[in-house]
Amino acid sequence: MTIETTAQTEQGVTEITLIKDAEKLVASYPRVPITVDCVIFGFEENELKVLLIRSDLEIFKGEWSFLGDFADNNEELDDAAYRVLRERTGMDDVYLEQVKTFSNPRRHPGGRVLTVAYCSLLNIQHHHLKKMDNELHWHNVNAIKTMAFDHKEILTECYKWLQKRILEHPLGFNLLPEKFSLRELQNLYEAILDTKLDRRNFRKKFFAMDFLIDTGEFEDDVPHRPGKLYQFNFDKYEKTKRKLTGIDF
Amino acid sequence: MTIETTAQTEQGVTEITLIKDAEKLVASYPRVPITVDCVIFGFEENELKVLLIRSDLEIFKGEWSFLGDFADNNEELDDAAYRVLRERTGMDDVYLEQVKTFSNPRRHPGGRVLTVAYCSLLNIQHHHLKKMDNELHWHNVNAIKTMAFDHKEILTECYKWLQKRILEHPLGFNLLPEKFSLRELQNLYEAILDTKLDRRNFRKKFFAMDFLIDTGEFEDDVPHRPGKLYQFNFDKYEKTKRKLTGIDF
DNA sequence: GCAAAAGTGTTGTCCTTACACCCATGC
DNA sequence: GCATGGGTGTAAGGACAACACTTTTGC
Repeated sequence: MTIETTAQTEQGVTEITLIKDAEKLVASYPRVPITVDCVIFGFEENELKVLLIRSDLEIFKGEWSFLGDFADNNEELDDAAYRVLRERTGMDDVYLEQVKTFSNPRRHPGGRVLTVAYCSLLNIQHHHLKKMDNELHWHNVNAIKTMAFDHKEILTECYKWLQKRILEHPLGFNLLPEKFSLRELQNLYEAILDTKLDRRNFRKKFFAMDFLIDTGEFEDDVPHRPGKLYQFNFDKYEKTKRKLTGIDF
Repeated sequence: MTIETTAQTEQGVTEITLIKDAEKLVASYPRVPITVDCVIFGFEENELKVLLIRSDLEIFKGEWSFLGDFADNNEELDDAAYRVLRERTGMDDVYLEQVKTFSNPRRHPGGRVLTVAYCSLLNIQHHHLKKMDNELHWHNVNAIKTMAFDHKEILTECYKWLQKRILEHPLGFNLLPEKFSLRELQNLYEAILDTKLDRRNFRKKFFAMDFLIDTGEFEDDVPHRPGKLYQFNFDKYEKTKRKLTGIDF
């Protein structure tokens, strides 16, 4: 070992009594129920949506909550989040990322339950909900005033995460159809960032990045000049994505 | 409620059986021991350090690990992290932020234990370790090759977090003495980002931000021309910090 | 006086922003 | 032909990167 230490090793060193039985140690720890909650964002009709179900707890009657479930024994939390998504929506192959763990001991009326929030983004058009148990539905993010548990707080955190993330990472493309117009792309950014962007500069920016493939196709069924349809070049992005740079606070 | 839904409410709605006894529900969930691990970064002798102790598990004899402990009953995890820091180092009033939850079921040899990593940064000079149980010491981050549990992976994640965070947030000032020279500040950034920066541009950048207070004092005991000492204007920063802007991936 | 680091400005390039007009389509 | 949004260029200002010499101090 070449580990360097900066304090004196001569003093203050007490003999460590090594623990032989790790299982016994772990058995002595308090245990807590763990759940995962999936905060699934979608985009439709120029609005950012999130997928919710009615809470099935009587105390939260009528309130909405995220898709969630407890983590099984020996189940990694990432796996649990994917499982919940699959079981509740029938969807697979979506982006999913751990955002934050919520541990307020009074967040669940049934006693202490820790939850880990996962964010996911998916294309509403390409994922028709196969199951609608508990009134599973897309809700306009901006219209949500109250939720069951501490889910409103979780939503706020996840929404902030999304706003930040989409500026650094092209997550937005997961929310759009495979082929999309630049107007749709801009609407998506405007909806998520809750702002207006200059159309010309937005186009310049994205063309300069050079991750858009011109399909040669055009929009259809629009009551005005149809826009060109593009695809996102995921491969090229993966190869050339760059590190954040610049001190900026 | 003005919540808008985008799918049909007429079909697919099954009657929900509401759960009356939330406590009984929670009691049926599997339970998992939870720990917090404190990844405490410091800066000394132009090197980024991290605070480690010897693992007290025999199976990890000789390996290093973070300061950690299980979360008490009804203890919020943030509080647990602060508690661990206080109990093990006697330190208080430091920055602490939740980074990520690690849930590999085999990460602990005594069975499944979930851990939540918290990052903290502190000034080695101003926090002399009052307790040195288990050979508590500062280690050069770059020299650490192996660790107990999955702590090397946790370190990697937290180091990446730190690199990203310090570009957006002036965390670095927590690692420096109250009064510091621009050279020390630059050394800190170079150590954390593992890169070389142009001295003139670095100075320009920080002066332009206008968060530095000129103390009028100078370095002492240096074998060359002494540099001016500055303080960081935390108040001004808090008032004027701005949002991230610009699509950039 | 020499070594070592502090301190300082300019220039070119690139990115960002602001802004206005013509074009293609459906009706 | 008119309403609607698609598509385009330019100029000014600001940020960033590259770069070299003089100053101050300890020894």
